[in-house]
Amino acid sequence: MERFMEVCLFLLLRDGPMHGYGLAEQLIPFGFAPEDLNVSTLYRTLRKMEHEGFVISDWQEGEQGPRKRVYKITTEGEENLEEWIQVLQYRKARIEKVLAVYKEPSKKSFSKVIDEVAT
Amino acid sequence: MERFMEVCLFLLLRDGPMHGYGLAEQLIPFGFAPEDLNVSTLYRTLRKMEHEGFVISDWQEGEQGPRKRVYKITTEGEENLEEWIQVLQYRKARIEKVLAVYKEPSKKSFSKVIDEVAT
DNA sequence: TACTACTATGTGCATGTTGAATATAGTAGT
DNA sequence: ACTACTATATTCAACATGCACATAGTAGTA
Repeated sequence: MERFMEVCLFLLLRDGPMHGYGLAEQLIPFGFAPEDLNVSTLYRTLRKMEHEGFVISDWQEGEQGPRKRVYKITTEGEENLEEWIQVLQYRKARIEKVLAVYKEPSKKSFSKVIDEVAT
Repeated sequence: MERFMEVCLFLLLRDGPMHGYGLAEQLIPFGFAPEDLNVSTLYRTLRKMEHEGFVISDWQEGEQGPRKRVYKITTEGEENLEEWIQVLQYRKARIEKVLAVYKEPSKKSFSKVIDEVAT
């Protein structure tokens, strides 16, 4: 699932600014339960997204606890999300193709089956 | 699409033995048109699959042209394919989750929209 | 004969993505 | 003091993939 988390982060940030730790919670319904979430990947991905101009961040201090880096999606980020959606639709189609062929009866020829039984 | 070609190869070999170059042609309907197929990855993957015991190979000579290494799926390989199908079903579900949320109307709160308009 | 195209299999190196472990630091409760 | 929770980030290693290149047989053709 190459860069799947990235798409989920774009999707979550589309609904409003959020900091990394908060995004971690919101990622759960996308298959990133705490035991399946690598927080290193999460923070690293957010930094990369900002470096590419798809999000911008600001430090939010004053609240209790450590300071939060709050990310906000940019126009370029929103465009990038739409490209990612196309990619996901293509991936889905390819997976469905495999699942469909898997469920088909085997196309193994009769002669090949005979060969197999003979061994 | 982490190791997607591997699953396609299992699926094709389920229908009978085949050599790498022949598998390349059969991969086309799975999104591996010649310009999208990396033959290095193809041959490398087949060698790895044999090393793991999921396929076995024999050299087929006598025909015209260079000799062919013909791969045949093993019982372990067939079992591995079934595990891969489970993985693909899970991947498909996660992708569908993202696509569904994407199509939902934005959950951005009214107050956040006001903030945005104010800037 | 030399050249080109197609068939056929592989290796070496570089890049990109991810996971595990670790570091740092603030706050709250016992 | 200690523990737990919140919060962000780096380093190193492993894994997957792409690109370039090497090798070799056969067939057609100029």
